[in-house]
Amino acid sequence: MPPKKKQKVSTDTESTKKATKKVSVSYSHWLMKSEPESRFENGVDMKFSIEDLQKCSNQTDCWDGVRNYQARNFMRDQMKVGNKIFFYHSNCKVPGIAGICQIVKEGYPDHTAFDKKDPHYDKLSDPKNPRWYMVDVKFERMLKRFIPLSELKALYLKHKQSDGPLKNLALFTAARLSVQPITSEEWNFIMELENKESTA
DNA sequence: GCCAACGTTGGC
DNA sequence: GCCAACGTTGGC
Repeated sequence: MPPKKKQKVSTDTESTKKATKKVSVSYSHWLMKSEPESRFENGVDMKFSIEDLQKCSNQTDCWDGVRNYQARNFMRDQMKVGNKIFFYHSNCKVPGIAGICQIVKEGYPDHTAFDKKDPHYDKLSDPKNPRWYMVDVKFERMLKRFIPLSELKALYLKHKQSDGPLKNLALFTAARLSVQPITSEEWNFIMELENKESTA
């Protein structure tokens, strides 16, 4: 179970309140970022591609290592079994959406936060009062074609002008979040892209 | 490798 | 509770 995104620890104060207070629409679609190319953090390789997920036992793995409150809150409070997820490849030669997976286990404590040897260890996370949560995700399928960030970016810019479905895509409006909500409208639009020729 | 954007921290 | 300094993300 390789660690996922690099997200540094911070203290649990304002951000938690801010992030949990906001009761918003509930989502059933998500985008999760992972790095498909090797990058070492405290001597541990962060690489975890969709192919790596496919190779996992039962094609399922825990999404550990997220250390951002907004992302944690989505995993702890909002992600439900059966929700669909875009598996996004980030920090690599060609970033973009590679495939689809789904939630098979809802939020539970991220044990890597308790492990001193883990690169995402957080001494402030107490097993009796865990600070960080994760979900389990299962591979569903690859997209018929990889949808590159460049194509999504071009559409996002176009839609901002034309009031189109991707005008608020979190990939650009909350670019640094590693676990992002996707509206049904966004999901459906992107799902249709895989049947079309690339425009980027 | 650079660096803009933005989240977090900590002094006040 | 403001906000400048700092650190990180992640595309380029």
